[in-house]
Amino acid sequence: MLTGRRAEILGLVVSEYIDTAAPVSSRALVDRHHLQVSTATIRNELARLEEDGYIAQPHTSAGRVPLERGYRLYVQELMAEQPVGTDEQRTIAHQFHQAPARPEEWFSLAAHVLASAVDNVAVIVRPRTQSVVRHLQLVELQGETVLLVAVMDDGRVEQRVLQLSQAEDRSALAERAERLNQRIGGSDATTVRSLAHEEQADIDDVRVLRATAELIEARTAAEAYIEGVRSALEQPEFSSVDRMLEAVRHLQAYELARALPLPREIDPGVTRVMIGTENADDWMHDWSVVVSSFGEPSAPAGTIAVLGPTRMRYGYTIPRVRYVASLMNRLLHGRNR
Amino acid sequence: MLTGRRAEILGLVVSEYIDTAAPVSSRALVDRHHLQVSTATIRNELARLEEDGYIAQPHTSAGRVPLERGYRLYVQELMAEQPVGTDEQRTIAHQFHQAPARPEEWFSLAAHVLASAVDNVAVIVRPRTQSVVRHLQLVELQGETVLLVAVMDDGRVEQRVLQLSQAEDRSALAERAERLNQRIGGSDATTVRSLAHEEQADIDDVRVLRATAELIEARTAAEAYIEGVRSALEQPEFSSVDRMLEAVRHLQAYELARALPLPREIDPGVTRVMIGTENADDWMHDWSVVVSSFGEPSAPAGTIAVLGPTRMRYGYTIPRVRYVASLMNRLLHGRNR
DNA sequence: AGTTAGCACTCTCGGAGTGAGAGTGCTAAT
DNA sequence: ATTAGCACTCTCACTCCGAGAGTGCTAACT
Repeated sequence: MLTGRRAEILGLVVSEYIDTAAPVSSRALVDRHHLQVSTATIRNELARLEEDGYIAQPHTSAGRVPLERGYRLYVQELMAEQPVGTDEQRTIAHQFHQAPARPEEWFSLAAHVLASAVDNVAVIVRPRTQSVVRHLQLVELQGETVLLVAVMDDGRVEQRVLQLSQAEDRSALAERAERLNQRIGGSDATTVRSLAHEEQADIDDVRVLRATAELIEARTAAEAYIEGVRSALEQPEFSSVDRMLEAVRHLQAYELARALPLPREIDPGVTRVMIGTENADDWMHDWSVVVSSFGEPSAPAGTIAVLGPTRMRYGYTIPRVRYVASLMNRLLHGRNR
Repeated sequence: MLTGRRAEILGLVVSEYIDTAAPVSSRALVDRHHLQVSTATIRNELARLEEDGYIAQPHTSAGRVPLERGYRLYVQELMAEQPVGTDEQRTIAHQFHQAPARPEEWFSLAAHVLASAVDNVAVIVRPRTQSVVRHLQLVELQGETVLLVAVMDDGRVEQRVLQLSQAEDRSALAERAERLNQRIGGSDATTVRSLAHEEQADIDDVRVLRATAELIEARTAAEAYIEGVRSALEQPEFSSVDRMLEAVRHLQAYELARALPLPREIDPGVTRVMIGTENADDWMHDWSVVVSSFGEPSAPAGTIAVLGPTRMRYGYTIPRVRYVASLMNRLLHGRNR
């Protein structure tokens, strides 16, 4: 284990590097933190830290840069969290209170708020929900063309245009919808589909049921909301065109949805940090992720995460991810049940 | 006006530059197009074209680069359009036939298809629609909390959670909805709002009507679907970090929605090209836009555009924008009415 | 023991200098 | 009107070099 002073110095190196994005020299440490020892002493300690794999030099005459192992220890033991102050809480919560009426927009809003709070990429992934249908409705459009609207138990509303075998007026449609509602209220996609299969008499009932089953499954592909790509790209790690293109290439909804851990893999209330190669995907090996889940503990509804270079302000980011996750919880519970 | 040969040479310069992204020399023109005159002759013509402001030299010993005026003439008179071949039509149409059931996804699909067809940024803007409500529905959630779903005449479906003054069961809610439907079917936001204002007896009717009015107006902010940022950024004009950041900064939904022309400003079926400073916004002064509208001629539903550097393959891009716009038309008409 | 001053050593980074190459404009001849 | 020839200009890639930053090591000190 690390001795007190050595650990302290490692902490200083990491936080200094996070601040300045430049290799940290012994001189810089002594000067900026008014240490009571000489640079030579610091150099000795730095050499030891390097031997142990916490830090490294980009080249012989450069200062030290943290390695993954250094960041790891820093996050687990050394850093000080910077809690979300009252004012900041108010600012963030305020943006949430203007929450749009449509639930789909909550997510992009939350991602936006988080991204601008931490100046990095914020991602919210809402995975496939195994929902059941609560209610369906048929709206006449023109002739035999109708609009099928299905409301799910999780508040999702899906719609789709449908051709019936013959035109029906509004009341006939309402009747048909009500009849089907009696049969399928509370059913999942599989059940609805088997009902459609059994149905013999009414060809239009079959069509509506089939379409409903599809709507229940509509968002099987996880949806990801991404914000803050710009802020992240402004950081010095992307100061080469190649690095930047590489980042833009990977910061795509479908790719991130796959790369982030599933909500059920993260205990509720816990904020997990994954540094560099701790991330599964190769391209993320110089990214870090701060991730949390939201929703009910028994059935987590989604993942909320911040992505940034490994040189990330962990102590600043972590509390803010936690805070926004908690706001999401309140929003979903308060409004939805 | 330009003489035949001079115009021809300008055309060659522009298309050569579009291909290679490098200043075009007299030698290159003669060699690659087997011209029957010498480089000196070409140089004379180039000097004249430069005098007239069609082209310019980045520095004394460089070839020529088209100026805005050159691109303008090229697009209007000189270029050859590259029509969408049968195979390509099939490929594109095929992607459209897998059109998702939910109309909202049509737009991102179309943007995606277009972006990958032309290797540039594709944007679809769906502006505020002055819609009227066709139908509304109330779904019980829990106690006095209900979900209001409103279907608009343009196929939009909006929803919002609402608190009533007291709990009502399903049939009571259905009755209330049906009663209100009789009154507001076919009304726009203003009408619904004034009905809410007149209503005295039933506080919950007032609440539902107010909420409905808001839903009708819900998407006043134009929505933009953007795809292909990556492809655009890979072009040589963004080979400096600053340029790239600048681009990423501006390629945001809300900014583009504002910067592009409104659908009613573009005649249906017409594909307009805006080059460099012909675009209103400063940051777009070295971008070009190929833009078209879709929807019914009388009531255009949206704008579809491709953005790229002024050095854009106009002859290739224009027919493809036109084609995808026509597909959008077919999709909207065929399915929606 | 641990700490420190001093110093030689290494490596990067920016600027200056340079020659090759690309392309032009001009002139004089056809 | 066209063209060959040539002087001229400018860029670009390369090399060279010195200043500066930072280190590790050694020997002296507490």
